[in-house]
Amino acid sequence: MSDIAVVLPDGSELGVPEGATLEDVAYEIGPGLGDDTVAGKIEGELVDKATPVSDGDRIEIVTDQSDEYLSVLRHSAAHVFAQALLRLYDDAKLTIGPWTEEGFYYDITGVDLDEGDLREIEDEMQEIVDADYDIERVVYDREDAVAKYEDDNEYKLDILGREADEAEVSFYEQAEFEDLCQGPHVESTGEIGAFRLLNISSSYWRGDEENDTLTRVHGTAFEKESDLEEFLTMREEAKERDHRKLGQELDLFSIPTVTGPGLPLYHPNGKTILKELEEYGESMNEEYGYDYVETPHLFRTELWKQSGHYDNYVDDMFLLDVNDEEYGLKPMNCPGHATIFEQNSWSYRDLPVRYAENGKVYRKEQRGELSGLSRVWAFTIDDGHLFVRPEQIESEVNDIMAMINDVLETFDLDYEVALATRPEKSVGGDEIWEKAESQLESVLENANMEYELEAGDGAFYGPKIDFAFTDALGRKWDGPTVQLDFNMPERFDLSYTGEDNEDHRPVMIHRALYGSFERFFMVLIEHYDGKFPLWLAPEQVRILPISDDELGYAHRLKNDLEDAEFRVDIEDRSWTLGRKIREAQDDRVPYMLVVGSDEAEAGTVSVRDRKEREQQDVELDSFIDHLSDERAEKREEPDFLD
RNA sequence: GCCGGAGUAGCUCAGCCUGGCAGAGCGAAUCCUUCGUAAGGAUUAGGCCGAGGGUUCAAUUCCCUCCUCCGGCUCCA
Repeated sequence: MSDIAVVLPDGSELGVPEGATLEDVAYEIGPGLGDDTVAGKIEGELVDKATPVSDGDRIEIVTDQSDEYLSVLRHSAAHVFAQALLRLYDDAKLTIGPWTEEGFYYDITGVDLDEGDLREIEDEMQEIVDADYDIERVVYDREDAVAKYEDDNEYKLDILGREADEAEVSFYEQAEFEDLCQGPHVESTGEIGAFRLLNISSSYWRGDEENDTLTRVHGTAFEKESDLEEFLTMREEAKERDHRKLGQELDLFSIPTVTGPGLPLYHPNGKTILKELEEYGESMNEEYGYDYVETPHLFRTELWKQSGHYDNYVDDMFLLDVNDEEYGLKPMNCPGHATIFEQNSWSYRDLPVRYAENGKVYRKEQRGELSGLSRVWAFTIDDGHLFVRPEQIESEVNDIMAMINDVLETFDLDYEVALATRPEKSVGGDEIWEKAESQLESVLENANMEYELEAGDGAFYGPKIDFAFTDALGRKWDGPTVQLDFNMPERFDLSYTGEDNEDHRPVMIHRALYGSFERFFMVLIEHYDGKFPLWLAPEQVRILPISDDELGYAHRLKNDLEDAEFRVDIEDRSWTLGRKIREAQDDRVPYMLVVGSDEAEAGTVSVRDRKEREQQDVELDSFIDHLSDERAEKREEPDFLD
């Protein structure tokens, strides 16, 4: 007597009685599965196994073998933390404690914790885990739940007033501890194999700075100790690779206090890498028919009023008063480029017109956001603006996507694509927006690209396709972008003469391959751990003479390498060879050439790479030939000694 | 911008709680050593103790304000 049906992950339907829970469904599939059920998913959302299913729901059963099990376990770890906290601190008050991608956090208040306290709480948590308390879901009437919190926890009451607004609400209980919670949770505290409290920071109730400040304790948990160890090692690795640390060690850039916040200085090593990135972008722009233009950093605010930036962006702009007139540092390059376009009259035959500029822009980000090169006040966009006829949109966007694909492949970065649509604050009419959004959508469809929809994430002047890539540590970053813009051409009254001898409005496409050089550089530093591919390495070869007797030979080698346009230095300090190698290794120089009396006599070099491999009696010519190929092909690792 | 933590030599950090001559390691300079695949030795220099104000006989140390950085929140390329 099945009266409803649910859809299983394989697409098949299963009939179950009305009112059946996920656990019932699992038992229906098989008793073994029923016994193993920890939680479930309804329409992709992780919920408790006691949740009733509705007709037509797409459901999934979560067991301790599922990927989602870890989230459930971490959610329970958050409860164990809360229980330990309440045991140790009478005044502690709980708010919310969800799982996250990396672990869990619990926002609390009424206590003042420092790192040392975390170790104590961990000890108490361990006792709770060792005691292996059963975790039970208990359903209360709403009034009873309200009564529990009425006296002392306005946050839980707020939750009861908003999200948990049904007649019955669920609590999870373990020993003396109970917490209003939707779940799901594991069955007993003993299932939490390994956990660690990571840091203390702060947050606001419901993420709103108008609300109370809460203390947020981050932690993580795993089934096995070894998984925790691996996680902590990765965290250490990320810390070791921090671009702010490497930037200093490798002498790439600095952001001294005296120059102001978020205003980085690039040292010769850093600029060398940026220059290679610029040249690579330029070669690509050349290939795809872009013309370089250049615009100043400062414009009358008249321009920003015309473009709409003044209305939409003025809070983030640096404004200055010059002879009683208001000027603004440019937050974007597009108005300048649109103005250049405006200076000529154009035929339909001239389009597409493609302008490129590595343009420095200035955005007054919130002070607390600034961080190394990842968030700065001054950054450079490898900007491109295309002025195209409407029927050229698709092929131009396709070309740009091909360029972006090339760039990301060069750095061995996988990526995902998202379509970002009209934001709340925007310029232009509904019709224009709908047209732009559907055009981008059809370009993606026609190119057979998989993409996600990011509603409301577009630029204020048009929708965009964003490319999010993943670095070597598995972290996701925003980078390249293509934006379709029917608005800026209106605002600047841009036109071209068509075949029909009438004026027509061009469409503007904004695009960036790297996004910002600063952010992309930062990601590369961490992605490569400072071990840049040969083509990017600030110092590509270091010559290590064994004694001063070989200095003359070393200089001849250096000249030959420099003739082939390599960046070469000689280590001429009076150090032992071991010391010279150590320093070169620390500086992550791809290749070291060790030269002693043997090499000087034979006219050869001894090659060592930063992967700690070596080979003697190498002819310089064959080394240079190899390096030239390695550089030209932008290969990732030194491979002469492969 | 908001909450919390921190700013001492070029770098990493000790000293601060309990006020009384500013410390170490690394790096740098000089000298010795001329070395065969991840740290040779000695000597010397180097400081507005983030900035300003206050308390005190005396402030790197205690108090206040500001600046900058770090971890988060919110925002974003």
